[in-house]
Amino acid sequence: MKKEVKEINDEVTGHSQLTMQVVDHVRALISSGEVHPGDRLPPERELARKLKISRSSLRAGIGFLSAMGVLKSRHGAGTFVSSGPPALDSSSLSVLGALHGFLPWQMFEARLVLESNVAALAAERATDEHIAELAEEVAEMYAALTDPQEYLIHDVRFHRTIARASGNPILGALMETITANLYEYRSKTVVNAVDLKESAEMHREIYRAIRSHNPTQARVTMEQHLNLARIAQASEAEAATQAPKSAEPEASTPEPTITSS
Amino acid sequence: MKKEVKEINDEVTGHSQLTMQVVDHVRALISSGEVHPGDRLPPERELARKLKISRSSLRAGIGFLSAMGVLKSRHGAGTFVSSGPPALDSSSLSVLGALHGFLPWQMFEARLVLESNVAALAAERATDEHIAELAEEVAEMYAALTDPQEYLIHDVRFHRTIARASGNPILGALMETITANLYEYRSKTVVNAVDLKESAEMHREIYRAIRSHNPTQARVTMEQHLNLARIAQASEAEAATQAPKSAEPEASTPEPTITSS
DNA sequence: TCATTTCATTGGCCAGGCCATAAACGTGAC
DNA sequence: GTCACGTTTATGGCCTGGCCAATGAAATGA
Repeated sequence: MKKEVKEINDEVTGHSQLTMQVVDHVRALISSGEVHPGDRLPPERELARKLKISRSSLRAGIGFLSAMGVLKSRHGAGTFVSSGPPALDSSSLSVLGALHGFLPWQMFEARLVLESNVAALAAERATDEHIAELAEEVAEMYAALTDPQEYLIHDVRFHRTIARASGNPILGALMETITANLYEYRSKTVVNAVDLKESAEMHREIYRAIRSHNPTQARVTMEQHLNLARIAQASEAEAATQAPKSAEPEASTPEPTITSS
Repeated sequence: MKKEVKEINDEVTGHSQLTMQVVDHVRALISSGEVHPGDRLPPERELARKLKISRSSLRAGIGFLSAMGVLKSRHGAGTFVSSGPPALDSSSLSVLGALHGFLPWQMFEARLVLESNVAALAAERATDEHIAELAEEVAEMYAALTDPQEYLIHDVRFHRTIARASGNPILGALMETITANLYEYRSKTVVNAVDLKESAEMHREIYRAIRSHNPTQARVTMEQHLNLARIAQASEAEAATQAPKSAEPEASTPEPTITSS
């Protein structure tokens, strides 16, 4: 019966010492302000010397950090600190989902829960600056109704601004993690103008709810928006599978990937 | 202006091909049922030969997977597939938090949002088996009022069962990721019997709400429970800092760690 | 002025080895 | 027989040293 104690306690950190040493060092570099998001880290060989460890061990630590989206290495150029909002690596949930069989509707439900609550928090805490940013993005969305690519940019920034306005970067990071997969898919998909118009209207309503600091309305409106988006995306995906671009039947897709719907 | 397109699109997977090859192979191993959660993977040297890659590259892939909690290597024993509920590695949020400055109250708020919504979903979808499990855990919690360690076990299992009953493993995984840090801290902390009694009462109320399939009540009761837990834990932490075990002032703790409160 | 080539820098990957740990095995005492 | 204790073996952690490939800037030429 005491096995259960171990069953819970064995889920602590784990990981080797050297790897965590690298993590701590990078964390110190960032916390101390020596490097900022977007900056390049010192070369691997140099960092390895400074930490008195081999390059392979250093690479293990870098791999760990890049696995969770903190670092990003570019062959021949260097290793960089990720910019943008905090988020776990997009492939984290993707891999976890593949292993545990996450379904598309579960993705949407999770997103719905997170975004609607974040919207409610944003309605409570948004500053005038946040509200101004939201207004800006809504305006740009209306101006980009004929350019899906451009529209998507402002769509993403609108939701990210709400996440920032919520004052809780943790919920923002979780949101970012879930939606990261969807963005990638949407960026390859064309959306017709009618849907965009409707989408812009919804965003404007969300903006209004937040501007008037009405959490309940912000939550409800966000839920409506996401539900509409889900329906639109589902019908698109259906149309896409009925007329794929190239020959590549892959009948019945035995292993459903998250991003594939 | 087109820089923004790149700004969003550069957040795609990334990662080297070899690493992803390892990820795919392990995923295939699990999906095909060749290995199950808890099983041991083939030795690194053997797997490296089978994949026609060097052992260091294989280790990069294993590091990636263990960074997100899918695998877990034990020196001298082997590499194992993680058992238990799906969850990102507990250190993910910890590191992210250290880098972006997550605050304790934000952790609790995120947990509150996730758990209350999960409880509501569980009230809608719980099967009789789930409800029976919950009743079991509540009973064991009452039986362990004088044994905080044992109590914690059933506390954790109660919440995990709710997560399973919610029918959404994604929300469950996010919940696990956030609470993982708190568990570790709580397992080292003694709780007085009065708090445990109160806690058990709350759990019973949550159980009743779920049993009667009342989502609203389940959500509200869960929120109350977590708020009480937060207050109790905060006062404990305060008492602990006023009378630390050994001499180790570390005044003002310049870098607040998530698990430290 | 601009395109092209060259070259140093840097991350990706490999080969082979040694050490530390854990588990299985054998050995002997009782 | 069985239990305790060394021994051997499998396995992950880490290192050295190297070569290749991509990148970007400097040198070069039109």
